Amino acid sequence: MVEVTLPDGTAKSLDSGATGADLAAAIGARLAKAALVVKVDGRLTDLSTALPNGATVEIVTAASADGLDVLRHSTAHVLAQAVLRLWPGAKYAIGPTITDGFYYDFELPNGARFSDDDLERVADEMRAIMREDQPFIREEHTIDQGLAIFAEQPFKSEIIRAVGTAATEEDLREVGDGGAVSTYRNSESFTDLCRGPHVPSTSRLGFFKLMRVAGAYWRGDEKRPQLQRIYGTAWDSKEALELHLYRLEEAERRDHRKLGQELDLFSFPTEIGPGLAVFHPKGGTLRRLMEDYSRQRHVDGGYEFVTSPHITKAELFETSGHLQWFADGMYPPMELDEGQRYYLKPMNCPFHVLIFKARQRSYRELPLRLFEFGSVYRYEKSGVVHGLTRVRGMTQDDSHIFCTREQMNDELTSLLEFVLDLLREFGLNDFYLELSTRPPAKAVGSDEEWAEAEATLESVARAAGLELVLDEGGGAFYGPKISVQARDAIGRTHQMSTIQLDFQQPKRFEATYIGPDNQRHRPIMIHRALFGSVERFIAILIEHYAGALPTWLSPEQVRVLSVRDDHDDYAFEVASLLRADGARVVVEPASEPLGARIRKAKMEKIPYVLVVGDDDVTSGTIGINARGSNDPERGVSLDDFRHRFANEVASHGRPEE
RNA sequence: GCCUGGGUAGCUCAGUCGGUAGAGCAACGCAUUCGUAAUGCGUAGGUCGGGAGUUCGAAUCUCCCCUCAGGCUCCA
Repeated sequence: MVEVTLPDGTAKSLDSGATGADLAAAIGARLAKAALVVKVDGRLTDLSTALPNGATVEIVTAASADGLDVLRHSTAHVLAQAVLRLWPGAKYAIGPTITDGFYYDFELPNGARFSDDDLERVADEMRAIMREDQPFIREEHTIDQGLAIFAEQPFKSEIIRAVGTAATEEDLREVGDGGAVSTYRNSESFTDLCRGPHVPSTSRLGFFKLMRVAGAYWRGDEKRPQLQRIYGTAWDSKEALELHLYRLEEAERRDHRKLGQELDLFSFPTEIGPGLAVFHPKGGTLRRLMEDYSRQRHVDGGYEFVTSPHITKAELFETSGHLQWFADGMYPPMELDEGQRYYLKPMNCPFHVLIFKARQRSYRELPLRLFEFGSVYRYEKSGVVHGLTRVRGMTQDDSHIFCTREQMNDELTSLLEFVLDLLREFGLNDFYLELSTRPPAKAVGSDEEWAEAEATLESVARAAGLELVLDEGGGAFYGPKISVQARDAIGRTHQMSTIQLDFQQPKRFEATYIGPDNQRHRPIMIHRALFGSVERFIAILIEHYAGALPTWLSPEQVRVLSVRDDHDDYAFEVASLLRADGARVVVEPASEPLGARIRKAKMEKIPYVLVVGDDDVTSGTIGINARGSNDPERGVSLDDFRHRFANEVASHGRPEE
């Protein structure tokens, strides 16, 4: 007999040798059917494993995150089996789960590659394997046996050889640790190296979709062979799968590139070049509004406004160290004046250091906060540019704060407050912080300096009271950083502002100030971009709001429509009164049917459509059709609307709220 | 940079076997004067991403380049 404890605390006695499957059956038929794996003392295990006496055991179904993860991992195995059936001689590498799904990497014989059409064939083969109801049979081997089993499989062999020596997190996921390797056999012809656990049989799978093929470097190293990767998603029901696909479509509808086109905000003319955007009048208005607001807040926050040129001699970036680390990411230099090399600037900071150094500085001037909307150019690799979020030319709302070591903590604390407050004004409310520490390979500065900088940032971040995530080794070469991450309306997270602490640039540029002791001292420099880049921030706002921007940011806030053309004069009158209040208003006279003009305005996501007809002309009122509302208001007094509108603009609200 | 798939009118897309290009929307013109998501008719609009090649003939087949999308690598 074995006795186990269930999660609710009840004890259950079973025959000795009883498995997770037996336990599930003893609890109930429905559970037995839904069971995928068991959690024994917190460790996920196959249903077929005998339960140890005295264990705490939880039956895991697809209703839990663990269960779904197992389901996806098992589906990845089926994918591998299908590919090996269709491409005899294919080599298979790793097939982990990822958010909402899984992938598997392969090397096909004779350099063959997957095409999109192959996905359907592979999926059909997978369904066949699922119909065959193949069991997942766990087997354990010594390392030598493992190497023998996978003698023909170089990627598997490499993973096995790494066991106990240089195994990565990913390897362990595949094989487990402890000097032995485990495999899962589905049939005589297919065995995969895997730590498990797995669902009992392939028949338990089925609600999946292969999404796309992609190239992926073996072990993520671009110097190693590029494998063929297939991405898939898998769920426990048809409904869950369809809901997931629907969510993907929803995200597509919010895509800022699509909305930017539809709303006539910006474009990327091919004549200009990849990753280089032009903003159209409406997008330009949006930018102006954002920048104006930001400028005002910076004035209030005690910042000094500076500007710097777009190009500079190489020497500046040699001194800063950027050329040493990031020459690949910079546009190549132009040679001028007998071999003098000039670069487009990828960063604003060295310029701001030079402004600091332009004259002798006193401790009385610190903290000195320099701010600039600085345009920078970075030569991003051709495959990485992406809409407005990854561009080759962008404008950073960049500032550099020079302060003393003693001021550092307070300055960072108020800075973080400043940043979060401003982001909230743009409608982002759900934040967490990420602390990026010293990068392992490229970093300058002493261990002590890094330790102090990291400790300072960490204490400031903790004091902010937000969730804090560690990003080990993610810092810049000159210092660690805190980044503010924001969750958008559909739950995606975006890296927003970064705050970086830098002891190195002041040293490299030999920046000093005179302290109260009449001695020279080295200032600390804090780098900080709030929007990150204006372009990227616009992209995030567009996606967050699905194009329906808050009224204060809408390029066109109000459109006035006359019912008949003899109401046009009144429409223009209403518009000019609203304009006098500072509103951005367009009148569309009655040349088309009212319904058509309403529709057009709605599709342009204009916050307020005002309709004026006979009744309004006689009584000085308007009809209001607010964005997001299904029932238009009639006979509203113009003054009422002006107040309502002014309040909404001032509070940065939206008509939907 | 690498892998896969795209690029046809301003936008979204169709175009069979290689035979010289089409729709809807938008634009423009005329008519229509209308109370809350598409009024009707008409006109104009294309070196089919660019270049080379094969062919009597190329949007269509081949090669090179540009560019976009999804990944990988990278992101000061």
